[in-house]
Order: sequence, then structure tokens, then C-alpha cells
Amino acid sequence: MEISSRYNPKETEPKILQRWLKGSVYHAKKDPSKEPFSIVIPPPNITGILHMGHALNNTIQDVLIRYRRMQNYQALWMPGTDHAGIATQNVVERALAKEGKTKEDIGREEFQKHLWSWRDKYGSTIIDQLKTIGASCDWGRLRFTMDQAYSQTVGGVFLELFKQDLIYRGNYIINWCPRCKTALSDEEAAHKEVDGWLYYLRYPVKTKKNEKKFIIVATTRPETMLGDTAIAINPKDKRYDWLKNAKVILPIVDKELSIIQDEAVDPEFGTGVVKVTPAHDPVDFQLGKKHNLEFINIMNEDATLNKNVPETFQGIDRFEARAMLVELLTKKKLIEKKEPYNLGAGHCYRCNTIVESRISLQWFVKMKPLAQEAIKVVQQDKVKFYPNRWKKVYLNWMFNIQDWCISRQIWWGHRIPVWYCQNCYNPNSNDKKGIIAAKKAPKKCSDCGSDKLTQDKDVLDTWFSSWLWPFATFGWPFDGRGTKDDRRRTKNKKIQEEEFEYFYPTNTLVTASEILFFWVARMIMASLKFTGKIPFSDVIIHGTVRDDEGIKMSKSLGNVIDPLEITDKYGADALRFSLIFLAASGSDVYLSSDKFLTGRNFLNKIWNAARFIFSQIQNKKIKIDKLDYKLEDESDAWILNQLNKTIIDCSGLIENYRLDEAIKTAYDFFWHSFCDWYLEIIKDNFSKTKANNSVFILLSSLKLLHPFIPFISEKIFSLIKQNCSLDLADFISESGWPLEKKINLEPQSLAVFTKIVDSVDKIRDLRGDLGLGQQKLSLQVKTEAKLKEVWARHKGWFCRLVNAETITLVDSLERVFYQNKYWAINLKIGSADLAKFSHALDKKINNFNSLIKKTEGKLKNKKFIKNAPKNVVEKEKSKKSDFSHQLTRLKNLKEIIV
RNA sequence: GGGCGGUUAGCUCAGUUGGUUUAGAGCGUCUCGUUUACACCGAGAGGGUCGUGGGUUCGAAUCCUACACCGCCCACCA
Repeated sequence: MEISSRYNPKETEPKILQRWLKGSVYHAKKDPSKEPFSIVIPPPNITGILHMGHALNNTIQDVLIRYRRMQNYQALWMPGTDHAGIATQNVVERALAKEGKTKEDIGREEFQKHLWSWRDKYGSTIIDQLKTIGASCDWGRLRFTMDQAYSQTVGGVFLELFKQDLIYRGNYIINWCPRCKTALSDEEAAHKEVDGWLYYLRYPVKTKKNEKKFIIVATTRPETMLGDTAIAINPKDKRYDWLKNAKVILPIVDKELSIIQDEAVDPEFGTGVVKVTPAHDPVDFQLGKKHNLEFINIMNEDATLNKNVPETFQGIDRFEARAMLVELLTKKKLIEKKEPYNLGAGHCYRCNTIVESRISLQWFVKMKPLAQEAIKVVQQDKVKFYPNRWKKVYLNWMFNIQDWCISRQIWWGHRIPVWYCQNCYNPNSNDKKGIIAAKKAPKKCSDCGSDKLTQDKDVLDTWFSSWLWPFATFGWPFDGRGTKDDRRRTKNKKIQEEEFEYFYPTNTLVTASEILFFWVARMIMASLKFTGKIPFSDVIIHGTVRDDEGIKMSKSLGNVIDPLEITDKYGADALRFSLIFLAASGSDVYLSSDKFLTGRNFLNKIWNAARFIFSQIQNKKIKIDKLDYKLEDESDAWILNQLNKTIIDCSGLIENYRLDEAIKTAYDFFWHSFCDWYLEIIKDNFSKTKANNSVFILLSSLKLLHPFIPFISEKIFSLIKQNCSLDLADFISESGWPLEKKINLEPQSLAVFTKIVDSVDKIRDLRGDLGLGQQKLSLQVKTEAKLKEVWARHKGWFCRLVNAETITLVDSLERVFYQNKYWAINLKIGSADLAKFSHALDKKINNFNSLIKKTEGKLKNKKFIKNAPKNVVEKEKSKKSDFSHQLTRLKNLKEIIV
């Protein structure tokens, strides 16, 4: 069989993928004979297109899942997508705008049809992309946060929280995005610094004596003055005692402001006088409540000013109004000064527009009661973070948790299951009168019997459905809900419940730090509240993907590397390999496209190692029908010993989520032990046993590597099946994780062999130091009688690897180039670059001199002898004698040769 | 303002409880090699007073402390 010398992932990967999908190898159902292992995917947005962050996130999950699957766990990776309320609505609105229409033009119902058809058309793009990078999800279970069953769960949770008084509706100050025209939660308004000005405004004051005075207030948002209803000072601030009985007039609006005293005012900041705009600032809102001030909402939904401001400003955008006001106030000499100022302003996390603080009627979840248990489980390490430092971040946020605004004024999402009685509901009252929360539209008001009911127009925050993800995806609360189709796909109630019992809590959640509060914290709260269980025991928080200058990859900055481009060029395996290789636990990943060469080169190395083994087997017509590892000579024990170590290390590292270290360990073994040594050693002596052994090592390596690079390992696995008549599973993931294989060998002979390998290195060094070029060497080896037969056995390949003609075993040497505790070696050489060699020797001699000095220093130190553990002292002593021996040898060599 | 992380070779980073490392790897650089698995390769070389100053210790890249610079998160200073 002809095998190309270049591995071609583009040809291989799609075929392998098809086999996986057809074979449904990744389907996991309850199997009491196996331990369960489960992960729920962080559901990508249906608007999403695979980016490097997804690639990293899902590769990590896939490695864990594939590893456990091979370890004979029942490994379930639950896939799905998120409806992503605002994001999706924005996308579909933009598409509509291209036709010159707005969503208002076509109406809510029609717009929703657009949303669904968009979702049907593009919503699974990212799922297909995940498949191409090898994600081994149980695709048959694919969930969507707006599946009917899932939606019913969301609604049910709302009703339950409402019943328990953990949800309330009220007029509060919230973050408002004037572009998306909806309320946002605190988390959705990202604080960023914005260059701006701090304006010092002069407000006229009339004192009792009718003096004309001014007070100066500082503000970054002058337009809000149109909604001012008070002036606040600190009661202890003596400077403003005179103000307490005076009247402050709000310029332009020309009305009197009340004067309040509050400790919250910092006399040190600005002028010590604060203008109070209760309807447009969170602090002022509190002041307003406390001091019973008037709340004047001055803005429309789109942040233009409304009819509550003087006519000139009505309908003007907030920023334009700011400019106008500054100009007008300047004219009136009412601006004392302005200073450059960086203000932290909230930005909409979906469209980056600066949000406004605005009072509006919204639904909220009381978070403090939910947080209590979620704090405990993390404190008690029932839920653990990797890296552990996130524990503190999590707890800090939980201790200071604020109520969660969950209503959104958009059309894409779960409609709030609440109806208001037109007759008896009073939005300004705190009781629930006239609010009917129900699964289905009620006929009559349960309070007054009126049939004039209207449903709340809003939908729920997307995260209000995502926080149920780990258990809602299993069909919780198992009441056979959903459409027939849902039920067919999600199986019947009993199976669902059993599966939940079996797989839940899930094991590991893999996510980026950005959504720790949005999602992770809330899932823990929701799961504890509704299922009484933690949702997962381990949370892996990986880093952010950045470009090679350390800047976060983002479409708008144009610095993204498209994972699919990499897949196209180098293959999904190369992408996965390099991402894992670079992602040290929790630290950010700096990418440039050449970083993927490491992965590509490695794949090619594997490919060629396999190609070499197969070609040898074919050429020599060796038949391999069972993998019976035999020790023909020491090299077989040596490589097996290293494989055993690699298996142990690799497994441990994966279990501790040190995937980068795990892949490096496997990489190092395969390339530098197996290829560089074992395959080189056996080249000339490719016996049946060696063939057998090399296939065994290859197969074991492939298994170790499979979680990281599934395609190529599957491909070569199938080639092994073809080339050797072995009874192997259909898929590598069903063939089991490699186990250590015991070897019966005295440790002594392994040590001797290691010294032979070491001798090759040393002679290669000497070749360089002596400047021998391609000169063929003759070696003389002096060793004890019983080691002579060992040398006789390994002479052949040894010569080849050091480029020597002969090795003679002798009883005495005229000079010694290399020596260890088993043997000494002399090189018989023709011409050499003696100056170069002398220089190299000097360098080594100096090095040993300083090392000896260092160890002597330690050994002369009485405190060291007294305090250091015995073994450390012993080690230091043997180091010293070893160094001295080597030094003597080098000095002799120099005398003889140079 | 509070909290967290980082600073080790030209670049990207390992270095787990202080002594198994004479501070390592990958990439890049330089030298040699086309001996048919692989030039997407092989062999070798050069390159670091481990951010700075103190301290603990027989012994510090590793622990403590102060400082500097970089990055992130949280926070209502108008």
C-alpha cells in the first residue's frame, strides 16, 4: 500500500468525521456497569461563528470527554445552542433593515417568524463547525434554549420564584441601552473608561437677605441637569451652612431645587455640592428615595430628551443636548470651568453603546437568598475552581450580589408568563394584586374577576434560561413536557429521570472567565435552588485568546485568526494540538498563525513514523496477528519503561486539568524517545519481535494522543487494523486507554542500556568539539567482562548513530575520551581541529572547576553538614567526587592530545 | 479605591511541597548533514547575575516584605 510522505488532513478529516457521525460512537446512555462522566457544553449563541475562543473551550472539553470515554467511563457531552436574545434580534433586525424595514413595520408576530426562520437557516452553523474540529458531543441530544420543553422549564422556574416572592416587579433605576431599547442587568453593562469633561456649573442662589450668589456643582453629564430635583451637601460641611436656608434655582429650567443633607456627599470631591438627578443616576436614585424627592424622567427610549424638558431640547439626542447645554450655559456665564475627566461609563455588552441609568418598571430576582447555598458549596470545595484563584473572585461577587433585572424589552426570548388585570393592577403598588402569573393565559383576574387581562410584553433575559442549562437539558422537571417531537427526542419521563439520576451532577464545566458571573455563578444558584444538587463539581476557567501582541482577538479589531482557516490549512488536529500546547492552565493564549506549525509538524512526524513501521512490516512480510510484547534486547525494555511512565504522567496530568503538560509529555515521548531512539535503534534489525513491539508502542501512543488529536489517531488506528490482522475495536475511542505493561527485567540492565544511549550523546558532542565533520570513527570500548556481551549486542546501531566504522572491545586504552561507571571509550580519529577541541575542553574544565568550588563551599560549611538532610549531604559529596573524576579525565585528555 | 494575575533565553512559556536541573522546552538564530519514515527531518552550538531592593534559611527562580512596570476583574465618587 502506498502511503504519502506528507500527512494530508484535508483529505483524511472529513472521512473520519463521517465515520464517527455514522457510527454514533458518542452517544451515551445510562449504563450501570460504568461510571458516568458528564459535561454540558456552554451553549454557543445561534448567531455565533466559531472563533478561537470556542475552539479552545471546546477542545478542552473534548479532551476530557474522550479521555474518560477511553477509560471506560460512560462519557456524555451534552450539546446545544443558546437563543441569545439581544444578539439574535440585532442580527435579524439588521437583515430586515437591508430590505428597508423595521421590526415595528412588520409587527411582533411576523418578526418572530423571521427570527425562527433565521434560526432554522443559520442557527446550527456553529454546531457544524464544532463537528469539524472533532467535538465528540452526543449530537442526538442537541438542545436549544427555546425548545418547547426547555421554554416550559424556564416559565415554570419563573412561576416558582414568583410564588416564593423571589421575583418582584417595580420601578427602579436600571441600565438602559438606547440602541437596543431594552433594560440590561448590571453585568450586561460593562464599565469602560471614556474620555470626557468634568463641568463645573454655576447654579444661582437666593439667600434670605436676597443676596445674589452662586453655588458650583460638578458633573460629567450636564444634560442630566434638566432632571435635577435637589442639591445635596454633607451636613458636616461648614462651608455650606449658609445654603441651608437659601433657595437654589435650576438654570434654564428655572425652578427651585430642594436642598438636602446627606453623609453620602464627599466634601473632598469637586466643590462638595452635588446636583441630584434621581431618575438618571443610581446614587441620586437612592438619595431621591431617602429624601422623598421628585423623580423626573427626561429621556425617551432612544435617549432623546422627552417632553419633561424645555421645548428647545425635546427630541434632541442626549449627547447633542449636552453640547447645546454647554454652549447655552457658557453664553450665560454659568460654567465656571471644565476639566478633562475619565469617567467610567457602562457600555451595552451587545452593541457597545453607552447605557443610560433610567428608572423603569422591570422584573427582578432577589439574589441574596439564592446566593447563600451557592456560597457554601464553594467555600466547602464541593464546587472547585481551576485555577483556584477564581474561588475568591466568585465569593467576593456573591457576597456583594445585587438583585437581577430579568425583563428585556425585546421580542426574541421567553415571554414573561404574567398577565395584568386592567381593572385592579396598580404598577406603583408593591403588592401582587392584579398580577396573574400562569402557564397559560388566564380567563379571569383571580383578584377581581375582571376578564380584561393583558400579557406582559417583555421577554426574559437570555441568562434567565441559560442558568438552568445543566439540568434543563436533561428534561428537568420530568413531567413529560414539550411537543411530541421533543418527547421523542428527549425520551420518556422515566428514562429522563433515570439519566438525570445517573449523570447529574455533571463533572466538569469548562468556560472562560468572562461569564463567571453571567452564567457559572447563576447556574450554581439555580441548580441548588431547583434540584438541590450542585450542577458540576469542577469548573475549569481557561484564558482568553489574544493575538501575539496580547490584544484580545475581536472581529471589530480585525486581529482574529479564523480557526476554520487553520483547519483548512493544517487540519483540525493541528489547531487542537497547538491550542492545548499553548494554553497553560488558566493563562491567556497568545496566537499567531505560525504557532500552528508545531502541531502540523507533529502530525507529520506521527504519520511518517507509522509509515515507516508499515513499510518495514510489508517489506519483510511480517505478519502481526496479536500484540505480544517481548523483550528481545534491552531497547525493548527501555522504550516500554518510558511508555509506562508516560502513561502514568499523562493520565495524572489530564486528571489535574494540566492538559498542556499532558500533551507535552506525550509529544516528547513519541518524538524524542520513540522516534529519535527506538525506531532509529531497530532500523537495521527490524525483526518480527521488533515489528510487534513497535506496533504496540505506536498503538499505545495513538491512544494517549487521541483525546488531543482525534482524527489522525483514528486514521492510523484504522491503518493498523488494515496492515496487521489484529482484532481491534471499530474506533480507537472504544479501544481503551493504554495500561502500563509490567516488564520483567533487572533494573541493572536498564541502567546499563541508559548509559549506552547516554554514550551516543557524549560521542556526538565530542564529534562537534573535535570538529570531525563527516569523518568515520573507530571506537575502543573498555569494560568489564560481563558487559562485553551487552556491547556486542548493540554495536550495530551504536556505530550508525555516532557515524563510526567499528567498535572494538579492548582491555586497555591509551586515552579516554568518555567515561562512566561501566566503561571508558577511546576515539581513534584521523585529523581533528585541535584548537577547537582545546577551547571546548577549557570551557568544560572551567565549568567543572566552578562546580567543584560550589560543592566544596557547601561541604565546608559546618551548618550545611549539620542542618541539611543526610541524603542531600551525601548527594553533594558524590557530586563532588564525580566532578573531580571528570575534571581529572579532561585534564589528562588535554595533556595527551593538545 | 479594592482585589487578582504576571515579570525566567531574541519571542512564547514550563519550572507542582525550597536541595533530582550543573535553570528547561517550543519557535527563531548559527554550524553540519539529503545515511530512503519524516527537510513539516536529523545531529550539534550559541543565548539567561530568573523585574529591583531588602529579609528568612546551611541552601531561594521557588517562601516573606517593599517597590517598579504590564495586564485583568470589581466599585455609585458626582
